[in-house]
Amino acid sequence: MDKKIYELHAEICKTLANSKRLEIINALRDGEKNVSELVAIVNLSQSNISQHLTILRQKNIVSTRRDGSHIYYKLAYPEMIKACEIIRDVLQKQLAENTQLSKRVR
Amino acid sequence: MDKKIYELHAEICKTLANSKRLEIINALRDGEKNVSELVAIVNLSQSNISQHLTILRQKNIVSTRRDGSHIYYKLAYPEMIKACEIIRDVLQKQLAENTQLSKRVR
DNA sequence: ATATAGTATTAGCATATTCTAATATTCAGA
DNA sequence: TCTGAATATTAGAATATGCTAATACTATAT
Repeated sequence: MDKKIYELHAEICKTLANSKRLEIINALRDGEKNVSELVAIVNLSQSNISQHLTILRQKNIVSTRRDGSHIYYKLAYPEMIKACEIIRDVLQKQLAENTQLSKRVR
Repeated sequence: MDKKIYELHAEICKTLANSKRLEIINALRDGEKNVSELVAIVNLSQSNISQHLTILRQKNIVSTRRDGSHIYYKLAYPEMIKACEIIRDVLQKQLAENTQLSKRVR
């Protein structure tokens, strides 16, 4: 069933479809970080960051390692960064051509 | 404001975060197709396909051209396919390693 | 054993998304 | 100008998502 692949693919995209989670992913570009560090970088409550991290871990976008009372998160598949970069490039092109930002931003 | 970029990026991912829209995008890989053709490929009502196409057009993922009473859709940025492929590759890796599909599928 | 820092979980409201059903619009040909 | 095929739009119910507030868990140090 090919449909299943599209659904799993959509699940991954859904996981990426949140600006805070994208910030987290970007913060993990060049190596692991613990929750406190991420809270400091992304401007969200500890609770909410933790929720986002749980989602990212469940979808196997990040993986974790415990060090004492700190838990370090890292990208499970660093090549995901490349996918993000392509989308960013498209975004830059869109913005450059644009013309009417308003529609996309809604 | 860097935040804005993350939000726009998330908007694009949100647009990609639907299995039907991914099917549509995939159907447009090697060239434009009109709505009827897409209805035949993706298994959805005409109305619903049209709604998805509207979303894809609003987010500037596809562009359109009219030919008589037919409207042809194509990818506005074909490099988007590359981003999809990377995500698919990651998905394949996840499935290969997996271990427990259940969590991701939920 | 207790306190504290670090992290996770839960409940619940507010908002967003998806699909179906019904209807509207647009174009080409008779 | 009427008809039918192609496409778009709307409304509304069902479901999903994100955030806050409150609370719980876990490891370390005292």
